[in-house]
Amino acid sequence: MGQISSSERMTFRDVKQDIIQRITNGPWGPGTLLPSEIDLAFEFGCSRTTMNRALREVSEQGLLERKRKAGTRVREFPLRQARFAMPLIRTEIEQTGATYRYSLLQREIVAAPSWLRARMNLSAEALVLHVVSLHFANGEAFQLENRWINIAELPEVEHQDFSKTGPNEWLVSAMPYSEVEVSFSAEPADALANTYLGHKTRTPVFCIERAAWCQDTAITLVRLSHRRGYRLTTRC
Amino acid sequence: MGQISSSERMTFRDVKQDIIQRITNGPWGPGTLLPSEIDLAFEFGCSRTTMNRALREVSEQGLLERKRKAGTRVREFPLRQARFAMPLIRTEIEQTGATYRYSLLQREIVAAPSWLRARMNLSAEALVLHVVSLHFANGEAFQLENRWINIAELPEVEHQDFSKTGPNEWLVSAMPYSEVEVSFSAEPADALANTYLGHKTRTPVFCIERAAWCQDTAITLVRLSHRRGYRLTTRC
DNA sequence: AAGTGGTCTAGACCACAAT
DNA sequence: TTGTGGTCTAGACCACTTT
Repeated sequence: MGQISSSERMTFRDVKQDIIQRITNGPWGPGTLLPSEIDLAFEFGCSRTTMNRALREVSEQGLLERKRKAGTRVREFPLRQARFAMPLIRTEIEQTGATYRYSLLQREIVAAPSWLRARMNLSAEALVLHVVSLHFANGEAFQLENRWINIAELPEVEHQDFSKTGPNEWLVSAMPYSEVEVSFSAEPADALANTYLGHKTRTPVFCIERAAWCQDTAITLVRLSHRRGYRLTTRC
Repeated sequence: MGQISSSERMTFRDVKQDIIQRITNGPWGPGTLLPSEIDLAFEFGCSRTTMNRALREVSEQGLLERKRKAGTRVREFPLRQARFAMPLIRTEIEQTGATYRYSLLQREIVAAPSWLRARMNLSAEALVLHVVSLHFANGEAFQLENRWINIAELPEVEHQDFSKTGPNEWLVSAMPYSEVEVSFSAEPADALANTYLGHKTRTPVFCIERAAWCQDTAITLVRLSHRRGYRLTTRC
């Protein structure tokens, strides 16, 4: 079956892998009710603690559904999920072997326009720091960063000129850290993207929008527009 | 500090939350070297096992970096990561309260064109089942599914006509399950998208491409084109 | 009421990496 | 060599849900 044949100890990784095998190639089809942790631990020759960890992780991976008393069941349809690492743009560019360069395009303190007030949940008189900058890979424009920062929440930001490094690198250390909301979408290139990314009008642009929230109001909202052909890829 | 004041037992969740607090608001700034698990367990009044789980999870969340002997350190820049759940399209639509409808547009067995052979790593004579279908939400086209299935790997697929339900629902149970590769991108609307999603030419389309691999060859490749305005959102 | 998973504990050994 | 995290164990109590 899947048990150890030698005297080697069974690790939770071995158990996990065996369980996944049984679910995907083996006898445990969709909907199957698994034996209890105790029985499985006995069968695998490991402790219940180890079996628990294996089952918990397979469950987090989306293949199993666990409920007290009801037991552990193979999901009818595995939960599919994708995880993306989103490093600092500088790291992302340098990891491809390219040279990174940063350039500040615009920096201004303005009253938040109404669409932004709605989006960030700001009061009517709120002031924001608006920063537009560009990230290059090997001298070519790679990502356009369009950012708004809530000055009321982060007053120190006024003293940052962002001429040498982007707001991102400063923010990660200055932000009280909180809930982050991310969304991906395909948008037509706007005026800024046309100008700085060299897009033609209405070229599809891959956009990442990220908002960091502290309680009810956003600290910062950023819209990242990418050059033509950009894709986010991951393996599961 | 962060200890329990009453006689209540400390759970790993409490410990975890306290640790996150110390990192984000508290004394443990970027780069800080934490005390060892044993010392922390003593301070928090819990076992080392509990402390280990708390630290492990905070570490998986991207805030800490752990190395044997070197200890546990607060990352200079927290690893940002986003997790997306990607349910079956039917589930996704029904969860918004809308009515789901499926429609088959095209089903044909063809020799794989060269770009597809390259993309799926197929041999020159490979046959694929090409299925195009449409998923509706409340009667409106929501997602166009353009799928190729490697017949050599999944011969039974020939007997499926996919007239009532999409290939996806059949595949999740028939596939030997394996590594999945997902990518997101923004693409100009192609002819199919124009026709069935009602896009104008060159409308930006949010595309998800997903390939399931078994060893070296792909079992299936699918390209999902979404209606205008679609966005993928998540919280961290 | 009873059975399942969720978690905590104390103790142990090991693997890795810094010294 | 040594200190750290990685993991296993046996036993225990508890929380949730189904019966």
